[in-house]
Amino acid sequence: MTRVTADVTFLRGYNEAMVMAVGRTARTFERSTVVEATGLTPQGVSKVIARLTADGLIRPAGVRRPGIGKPAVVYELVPDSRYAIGAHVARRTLRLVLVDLAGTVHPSAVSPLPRDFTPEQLLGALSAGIDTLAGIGDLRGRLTGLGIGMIGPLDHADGLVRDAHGLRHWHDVPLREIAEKHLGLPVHLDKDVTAGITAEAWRHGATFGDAALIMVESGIGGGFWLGGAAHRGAHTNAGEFGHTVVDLTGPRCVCGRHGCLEIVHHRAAEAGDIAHAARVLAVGVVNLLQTLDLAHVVLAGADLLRHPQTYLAAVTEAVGADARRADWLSTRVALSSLGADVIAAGAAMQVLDQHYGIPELAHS
Amino acid sequence: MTRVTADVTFLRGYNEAMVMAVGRTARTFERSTVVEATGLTPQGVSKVIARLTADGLIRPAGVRRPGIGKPAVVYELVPDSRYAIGAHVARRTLRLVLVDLAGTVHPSAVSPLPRDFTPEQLLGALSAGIDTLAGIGDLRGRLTGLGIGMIGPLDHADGLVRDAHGLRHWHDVPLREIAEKHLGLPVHLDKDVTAGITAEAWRHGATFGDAALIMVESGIGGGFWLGGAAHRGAHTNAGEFGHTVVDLTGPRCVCGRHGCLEIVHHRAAEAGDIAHAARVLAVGVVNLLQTLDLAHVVLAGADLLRHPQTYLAAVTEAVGADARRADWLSTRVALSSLGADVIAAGAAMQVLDQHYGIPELAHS
DNA sequence: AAAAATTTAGCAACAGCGTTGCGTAATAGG
DNA sequence: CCTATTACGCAACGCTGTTGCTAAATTTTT
Repeated sequence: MTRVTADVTFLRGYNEAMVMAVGRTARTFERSTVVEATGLTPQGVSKVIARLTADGLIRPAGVRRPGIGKPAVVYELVPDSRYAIGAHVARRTLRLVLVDLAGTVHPSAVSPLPRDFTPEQLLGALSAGIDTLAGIGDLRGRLTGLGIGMIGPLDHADGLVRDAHGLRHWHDVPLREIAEKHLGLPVHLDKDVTAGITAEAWRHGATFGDAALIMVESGIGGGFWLGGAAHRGAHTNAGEFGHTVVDLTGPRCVCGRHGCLEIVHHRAAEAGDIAHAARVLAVGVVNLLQTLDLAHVVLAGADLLRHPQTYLAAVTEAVGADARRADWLSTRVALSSLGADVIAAGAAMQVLDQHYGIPELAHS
Repeated sequence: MTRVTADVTFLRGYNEAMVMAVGRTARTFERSTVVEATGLTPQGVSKVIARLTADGLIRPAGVRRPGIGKPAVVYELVPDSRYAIGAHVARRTLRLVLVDLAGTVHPSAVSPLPRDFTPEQLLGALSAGIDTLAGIGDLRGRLTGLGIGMIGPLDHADGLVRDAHGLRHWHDVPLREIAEKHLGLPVHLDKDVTAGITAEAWRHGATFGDAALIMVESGIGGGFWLGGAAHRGAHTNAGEFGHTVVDLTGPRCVCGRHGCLEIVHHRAAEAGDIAHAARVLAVGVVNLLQTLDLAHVVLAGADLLRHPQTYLAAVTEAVGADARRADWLSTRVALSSLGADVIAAGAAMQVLDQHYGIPELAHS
């Protein structure tokens, strides 16, 4: 959450969020862990821990006897103290997941959406799905909100779907507003790829470096985590990575330019040469590394995950083979640890992040 | 400045920096301006202004009578209260500028560097140049430090030049450390392009959105300003934008890949077809916009500035002609307002920013 | 078995920040 | 003159994390 004013209440939220991030990353932690991670004094950490314990967000979970001296109290998050629901709205399917405060993703539910579904139809599907999920353990009181990860273009700040690609009925729909009214829950709207990279970052905690999520699924998109936050760009339109030109003399793309990564990749995949398609994608990934210098690259998307090892091998090789990459310039390439749930899970985590994540002060 | 601990003293620096940013952007300001910009209470702003005035960083500059009521006191930065020196180290030249607290760039001095200059030779040139600049008005006491913008690869955090491209004698040189010792000044080391984009951002203030500086000068590089801060990447190696592939079947580049933006552009420029070269660059710029969704693109670099209008026209047209760009997706393209001084000036501003800029809390 | 050493934890007083309450100064208009 | 209006600051306050010091729990030493 971006704010401008820096008064003392900001410190409270910031330091509490730091402790929560430690708990999420490490499962269990103790006072000394937090002291090291935050630089606060032990007494200061005690106060923060006392507040979080009183709120029911963390709890003692035994003691640790490191040898001599009084044993240290070990704490853990209370996973079932808060939940959020995440939705991945694709062209033909709606995927819903339940995510708890610890970042655990509970079994997902996929339901079909009608071709060219309307906002009303989506709201109906969301409403039914949420009732089912929230009914499991009577979570209503502990439900923080709903996160929606969706194809763009859209405006994250205003909660507005501008013109969802390939869907009629979705021009300038104020989805966040109407969904909040319809569902009675706080709603967070973001691009699918941005939600996806948030999932990876949220689970890795504050030590997660600059990263990208590469998603191949009816198009190629990229979600970015830069400088400790999701990068959405000036108009929430970052990530149209598939429409970067990699072949000046290549075939014409639907976007009007020639030789976009997406069309070149698509032609290769269409011809059945997945290995070649994967190498094309890898060229695009290395382009990203040259431009942004990333520490992590995460691969995801239904089309990619049909041939996970082919893509993983091609990208890993291209990243490693780049002659300019010295030993100090390391990048880890991996498949999404959450598989097909990554978008929905990330959308849910963004909601939790608004409440229990590290607050941001003013920037651009 | 990145820090982790959030104690009350953080608020002090943050709010003071907010006021300084207002003063830098607006030249003159009053209490109500700051109240609006920061969300602080009027009384809170009074306290901040009192502290800054006592430090000599700002001063009253008259009153404004808006009609009825007590006149408001108008404040301004005291430009000559603090200075920083910026250095742009290129392959054959050293450019030095003096920048004051208000961001005004004072006349620059360019001196040649020997072919394949050594660290010692650079230190000598820096030392001589700084003595000349600092002697102008006996600035020694008000000199905040020296910023160095240099070709990479280098490590910004450690102040280490890893392997400056095209320069022997520059493998793993701890330039910041030895320069601080030699010159007796705090030194800040960064990639040239990153320093350049900082200059643009520093002058525009907090409202400056996501932006890139495209630099064409013995190679093509990019500096990025994302989310209110310079983006350096995981290893200070972001910006190798010239080595992104735009033509899969293109000529082999020095980096080993085929069809890099840099080699394709270079071939066109070499053939004398600047217009074509500019269009190639424009393709790369649009690639960036698709990926990062930028609000500003700034063009700079000696080779580019030899044909400023050709490049400006080509990039502006390519950005505007992209069929996918709707009316809400606006990007401003401009030539660097600081011309050839942009790198050196930005390096100096980074030093001022460390002391009087908005502090950052923990991130990646 | 008792004393010393070591580590963890918390109470109480404190310093520093912005906020709140309220009084004061300076101007224009009637 | 008096009043309305706007700008501004002193003093008290609430909230943060910090500092100083004491207590508790455990292992090691005597």
